[in-house]
Amino acid sequence: MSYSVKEVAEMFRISPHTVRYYTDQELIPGVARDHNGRRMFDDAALGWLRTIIAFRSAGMSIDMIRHYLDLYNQGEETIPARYQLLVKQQQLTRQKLDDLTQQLEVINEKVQSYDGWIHLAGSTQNKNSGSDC
Amino acid sequence: MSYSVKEVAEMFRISPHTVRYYTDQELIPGVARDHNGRRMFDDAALGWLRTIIAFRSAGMSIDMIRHYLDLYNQGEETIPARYQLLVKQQQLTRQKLDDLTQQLEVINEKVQSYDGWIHLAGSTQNKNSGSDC
DNA sequence: TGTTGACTTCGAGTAACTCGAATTTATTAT
DNA sequence: ATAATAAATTCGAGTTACTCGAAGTCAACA
Repeated sequence: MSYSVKEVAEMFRISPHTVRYYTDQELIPGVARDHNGRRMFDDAALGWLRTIIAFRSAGMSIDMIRHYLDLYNQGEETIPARYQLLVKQQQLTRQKLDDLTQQLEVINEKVQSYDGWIHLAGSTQNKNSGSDC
Repeated sequence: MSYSVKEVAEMFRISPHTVRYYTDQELIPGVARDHNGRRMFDDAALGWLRTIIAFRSAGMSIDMIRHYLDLYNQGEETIPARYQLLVKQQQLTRQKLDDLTQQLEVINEKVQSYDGWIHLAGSTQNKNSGSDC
């Protein structure tokens, strides 16, 4: 059995545009066309798409995914290289997480400063000495 | 005293290109030009730039920052609106943090699966039944 | 026969930079 | 005085991963 762009898009809850984009980027091996040029996805293609979506949601770039596919196609001797690639992505994601944690603190402070400002309006207290916007 | 693009860029460890970009986007009020058209940043401009960088690092979009500046320029009666804007950004950032935490787990699992694969090579054990790339 | 509806390709738009080229200007060295 | 260097300017294009819309093709149904 094979599936159309729309079916696949609904299956994975992504837009048909994105599905076409991934095939155009050659991220999904084995997507055939019917006699009208329409994309046909088989189960193997669905498996790859699932992986690609997982990788993307893990923050991996399209380029990195392409690289991973290249390695995969070169056989088992690239397993260590693929492992390295994943570890690298792991580090990148951890870094992002740390950054975002700090960012949340910055904004938390801002909000708190407004909290104080609003609830103590008219009071003489004013911790920030002027330059805080 | 006033500072050049390069000085400001070094002060905040961002590229001169980015500094010019922010002024072009009118994010920094009160950046004057000298008789040769060069940007001159005073202390107030530095204060704004510090705020802008904090907001950006908090994940706020340029558009949202522009909106915040507009509100600021309209005076104290916009304090509640500014507060709302910050709370909204706070929520957005929390959401991002949650997403990223999940993403990290996805990739952690992948790495672990490779870990097992590498260290148990040749063993009969194989948890994943084929379709895992 | 006509009208959906889904498919196709192609080209442009988005955000927030990032880069490079061409040009102008001020400072310094010879 | 002149030439080289460094930093500034503007402008336009490139980046990433989509996202959107237009124009055209095709099969199925009323």
